[in-house]
Amino acid sequence: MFSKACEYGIKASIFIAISSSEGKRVTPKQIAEEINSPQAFTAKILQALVKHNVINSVKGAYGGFEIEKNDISKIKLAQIVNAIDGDKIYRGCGLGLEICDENHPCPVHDKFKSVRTDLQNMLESTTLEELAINIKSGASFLKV
Amino acid sequence: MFSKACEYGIKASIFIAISSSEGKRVTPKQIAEEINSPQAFTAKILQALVKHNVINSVKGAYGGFEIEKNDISKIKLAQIVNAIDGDKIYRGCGLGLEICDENHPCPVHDKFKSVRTDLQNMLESTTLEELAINIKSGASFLKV
DNA sequence: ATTAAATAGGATATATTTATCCGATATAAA
DNA sequence: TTTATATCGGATAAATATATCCTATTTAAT
Repeated sequence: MFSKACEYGIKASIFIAISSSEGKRVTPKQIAEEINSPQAFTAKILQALVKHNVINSVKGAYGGFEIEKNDISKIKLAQIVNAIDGDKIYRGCGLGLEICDENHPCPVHDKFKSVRTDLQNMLESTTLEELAINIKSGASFLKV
Repeated sequence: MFSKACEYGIKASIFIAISSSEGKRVTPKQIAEEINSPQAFTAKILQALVKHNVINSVKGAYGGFEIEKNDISKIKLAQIVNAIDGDKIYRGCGLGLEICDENHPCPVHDKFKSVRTDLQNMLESTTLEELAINIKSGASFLKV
C-alpha cells in the first residue's frame, strides 16, 4: 500500500506531534527508537517532510524536529503521504496504464473507484491530532 | 497498490480468458504485445499463475496458455492477486507493524478497516469473465 | 571565540523488484 | 524419427527502494 518510507514518515510525524504537544523537540535517534525504524533512513524522510512543510526542523544544539502546536490538528495524513509517495495511490491507474479515465478505462477502473475514493477521503480527513491522542491514551501503538 | 508483476498477471489473465473463450491458446509473445509488457518477465509471471492453478499451460508445438472455458466465470481477481502478491494488501498492517490487530492496533488500523474490506470484497467478487466481456465490447482496455 | 549538539546532504552499500538471456525439456505434426 | 514450436527454469542484469556512513553546516550555551 504505502512505501516503507511513507510508513516511517507517518509514524514519525505522529511521534513528533506527541512530543511537540508536550513542548519537546526530538532527534532522529529518539524517533527511530520510538517507531522502530532505521535512524539514518528516517532522517532522510524527515528532511522530505521538512521540505514539504509538514514538520519543522531546528538546527544546532537543543534543536530537533517539531510541529507547530496549532498545526497538529490541521495536518492530514494525505499531506504526509503526498510528501513521500506522491498521489499515485489514489490517482494512478490500478493496472498501471499511462492513460486511464472514464473515456479509456482499464479493466478495473470502475471497480476500484469506490475503494480509492474511500482511501482518499480517509487520508484527507484524518488528522495527526487524533492519531496522536490514540497513541497517548494507549489505544494504539507505534511499534510492536 | 499492486506490484508490476501483479498488474501484468491480471491483464494477462484477462487476455488469456478472452482467447480461451474463442478456443485459442496464446504465447507469452502474443500476451506481451496485447498488454504492453516485457515478454520474458511476463512469461515468469505466467509460470506462477500456472503453479497456482489460475491458468493452464500446454508445452510443445501448438501449445501455449489457456483457461478452461468453464473456469473463466469462476476465477476471481483475488486468486490472481494472491498468486502473485500474496494477501498482504488486505491482511498486512497499513503501517508495517509485525503485529497489528484489535488488541494491538497501529494508529491507522481502524481507519483502514473499511477501505481494506472494500478492496477485499471487490477482489473476491470480481470474475475474470466480467472483465473479459468489457474488453471484448470495447468498454475497457488492456493497454493505451 | 570555543565547544557541544544538532540537521543537511552527498556518496555509497544492500536488498528487492523488474527485466533479460539462454539452454533444457516437452510435444504435436510431418 | 525428425523438426518446429512451445513452456520451464536457472543465471544474470538493470532499476529502484531501502539503508548506512561520513562530512559540512548551523546554533545554543558557556
